[in-house]
Amino acid sequence: MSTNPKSSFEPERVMSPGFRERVYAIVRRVPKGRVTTYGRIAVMLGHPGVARHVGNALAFCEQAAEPLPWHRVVNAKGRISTRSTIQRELLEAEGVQFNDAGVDRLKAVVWSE
DNA sequence: GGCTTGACCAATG
DNA sequence: CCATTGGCCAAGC
Repeated sequence: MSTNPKSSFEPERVMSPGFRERVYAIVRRVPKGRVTTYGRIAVMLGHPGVARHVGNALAFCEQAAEPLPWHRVVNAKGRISTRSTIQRELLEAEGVQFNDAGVDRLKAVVWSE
């Protein structure tokens, strides 16, 4: 440990296959009709500030072994990714309502264990 | 080692 | 609400 100056933490590197699986594990716990955010997942992982990497991990979610409700992850403002045109539809099908800004009453819809 | 890019975040005008 | 700005961390050239 003393040989590695930047190892104030990091058990196995933030961006590793293990990291992705930990992200996916949390996403799978989000109940139907609820959402969570990239930043919240980062915090739950014990790494505030890696919200972008959570997003990056989800960009590879097609490689996930098991089905993943990736559409339940939105940004802190309640907006959805520009990369998908069906995310909103999937959420609305679960009862999540939208307004012009994004998820309606986000605070009430966000999942918190 | 610097610059760029990301499914981000928060504050500001 | 939108755009901008600065910050964040890791990867790739």
